[in-house]
Amino acid sequence: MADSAEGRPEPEEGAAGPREGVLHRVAEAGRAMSDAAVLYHGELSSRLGLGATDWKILGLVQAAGSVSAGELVRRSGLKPASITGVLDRLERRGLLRRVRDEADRRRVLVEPAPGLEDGRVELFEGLLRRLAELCGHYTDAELELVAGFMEEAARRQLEATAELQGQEPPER
Amino acid sequence: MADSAEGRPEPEEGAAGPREGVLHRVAEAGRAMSDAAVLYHGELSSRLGLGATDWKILGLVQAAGSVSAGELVRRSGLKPASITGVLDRLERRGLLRRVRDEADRRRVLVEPAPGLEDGRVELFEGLLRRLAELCGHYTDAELELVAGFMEEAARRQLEATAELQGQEPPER
DNA sequence: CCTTATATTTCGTTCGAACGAACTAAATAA
DNA sequence: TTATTTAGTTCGTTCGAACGAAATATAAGG
Repeated sequence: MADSAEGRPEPEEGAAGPREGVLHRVAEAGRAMSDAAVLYHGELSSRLGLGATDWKILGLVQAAGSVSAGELVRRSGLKPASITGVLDRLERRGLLRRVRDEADRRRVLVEPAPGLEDGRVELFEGLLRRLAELCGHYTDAELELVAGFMEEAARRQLEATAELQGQEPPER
Repeated sequence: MADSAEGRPEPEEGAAGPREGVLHRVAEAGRAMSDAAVLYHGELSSRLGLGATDWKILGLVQAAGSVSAGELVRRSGLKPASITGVLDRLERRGLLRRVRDEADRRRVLVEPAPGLEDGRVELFEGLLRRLAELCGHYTDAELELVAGFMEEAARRQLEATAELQGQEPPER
């Protein structure tokens, strides 16, 4: 890792040195990726005929691999009755399945439907192909660097999300 | 640019060589960023009390700077009556304003409310601070590389989105 | 001027998501 | 065993977003 920004010699105030330029470029690129991701996810979900909530829950299930319905209630902020509805819709479309928890038969475990466990649908194919092609233009070392940055950026964005959730809602 | 993936010597099939490893890592990082972005946007919009549609239209308006209502109808796929509703809600919350087009007084131009024209709200502060700190760990050259990759990735994701939109919806 | 086309809004309706309350089933405590 | 708590579902209601049709206002053509 390079030294921290604080220790770096500052170009004269106001004038945009190379550092300011590149920081701005990274910020813009991040925003562009973010917007693109939101649009892409939106298109994917509408293509599956899923509302935003259903899509979100499906994401939670896929991330977890196997979760109880109650856990989804906790993580999503929805009420139990609503989760039941979401799961009904997703199950009806064959995107996940409910399994009785044999250890505690009150519980219902939810899992991605067979075939969607890991990656997602073949709808991703178009994006994955394009990104693979992009990677072809970079060396392993360069990709390591890029991946490291993106991993950290994602982690921090989740942090920022949690921070937002933690604050009390402004006013309604 | 490095040579394309096709020309690269393949490690024996099945065994994950360093190339496979790093490609996988990039893919995972991309997915992590994507998910984080979706969650962050979701939290931001719910924090502003906006539905997904309102948030999307607001994004279109901010991207365009100034658009007519009809143009939003075209770009969003919503019906005119719905756009009117969206704009009512956004305007009531002070996030944008309607201005009569003096050149053609049938039209209504929509603009981001003063103070939200460029970047977005101060809600972004937490995220921006974290990302700036992250950038502090990298040199200018490294950040140029990262930014270039992310710009291209975003462009390709938009392409993939357009491709999805172009295809006929599967079945309903 | 009068007709027709375009841009947006108004109104009333429809549809689905989220909810509270009541209910069933299973685990746990007494 | 019986009582109590926990997990999830069912049912009926509410609320808002998206819509079609009709209304309004402005522009453009004959």
